[in-house]
Amino acid sequence: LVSSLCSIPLASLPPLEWPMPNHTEHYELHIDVQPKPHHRAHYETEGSRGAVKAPTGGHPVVQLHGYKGKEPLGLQIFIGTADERILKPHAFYQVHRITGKTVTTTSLEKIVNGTKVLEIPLEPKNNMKAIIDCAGILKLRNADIELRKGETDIGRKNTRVRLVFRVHIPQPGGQHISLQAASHPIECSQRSAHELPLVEKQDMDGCSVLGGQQMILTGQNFSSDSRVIFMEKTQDGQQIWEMEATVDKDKSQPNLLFVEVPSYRELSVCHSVKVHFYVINGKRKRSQPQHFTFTPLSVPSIKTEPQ
Amino acid sequence: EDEFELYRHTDIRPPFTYATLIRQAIMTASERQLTLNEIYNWFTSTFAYFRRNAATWKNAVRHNLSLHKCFVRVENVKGAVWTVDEMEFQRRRSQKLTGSPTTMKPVPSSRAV
DNA sequence: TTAGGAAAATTTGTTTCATAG
DNA sequence: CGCTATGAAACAAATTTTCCT
Repeated sequence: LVSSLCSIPLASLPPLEWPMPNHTEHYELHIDVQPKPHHRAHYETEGSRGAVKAPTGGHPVVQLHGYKGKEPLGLQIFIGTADERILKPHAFYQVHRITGKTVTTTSLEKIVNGTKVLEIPLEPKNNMKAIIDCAGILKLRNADIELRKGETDIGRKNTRVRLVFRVHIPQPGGQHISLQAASHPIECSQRSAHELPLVEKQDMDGCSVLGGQQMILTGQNFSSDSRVIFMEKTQDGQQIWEMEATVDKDKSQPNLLFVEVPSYRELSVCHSVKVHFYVINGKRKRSQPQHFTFTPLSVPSIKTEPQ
Repeated sequence: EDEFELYRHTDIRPPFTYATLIRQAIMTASERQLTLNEIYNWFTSTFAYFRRNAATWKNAVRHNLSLHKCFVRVENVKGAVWTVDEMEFQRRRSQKLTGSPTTMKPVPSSRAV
């Protein structure tokens, strides 16, 4: 029934740390429904904390577009990192197969290679769409992982992951086309999920170097002492600019922040500048850096700015 | 770089102060910054001596990090990392050299206490 | 099994005291 | 004597893990 999914020999598949496109000219692996931004992972000393869910209460949904074949394919799932580096299996987390009673409608199997991988069917009769309701997240102890020779990552404050999906589509020549899609980041720590500010939407992605405009941030865990800091870094990571934006504390709510964009450090730049900003509560609880672009005052001749 | 090769497998205490070693660890890192844990790892992987009595030397490492001004703690997206204020580090070193007893003692007048 | 909350345990940082050189 | 490097420890704050309903 399910065993046929394993038709592709494991050894011939590309390593999990290999970068991979989410689409080719003919196919696309797409995440129709993203998982919730928070999912408390469980430790081996605890009972399961269930499957990752979608914001709506349902579950994440993944679909493969462009597949014309009649045979079902296997959709692989594993837990990946969510930092600025390229995606790789997360050393401190593993997927946990939820053996749901009536809840789990999908079948699955487990394989390893240092990291656990779930595989569920992607069937033509379901339009190659799969509902991911069988993937939970297990947290491994930092100390246990850090002592492994060869592991250089640090577990502390490294609690964000992404669900990673892969499909290997058989081709005429006997080879495969492999696609991979990673979900939005998922915060797995109880504490971080409860205290770290999270920016989910921003009013605008940029404005002129003069700033002064109001930007509305939508998100979670905003508080009265939330501050917003704009900053700029060079390629080698050296921070060269930092400026606190003023926040309208009166209007702000737990999930809404009204920010006045500060002016850029240099008003006479000729090209737009990409910077970042983040929300920070207290001394250490800061959100992930968000993107923002400052555009020059006078654009040489390209196009005219509205207003 | 591999000037510590001798100590990597021989269990003898490296003849350097903690401050010197910590700086070495940090400056060896690609981005000139390390988390406390990474500094610990550098010690254990570089010196056989520090693969024993962890509680003791780890305490000393933390002690040195916060005691010396040349070690600066910097927060970033993830936890915090330690960096070296090279200017400050060199300052301590030069004081040790120029401050040699015989050269700058202004002839203290002998006096009973 | 799944959820929430939070006590218990660890880590990471700061400081102070004492002592050998 | 004054000063530096080490050790041992008390404490506080931040974070992780284990426990309990």
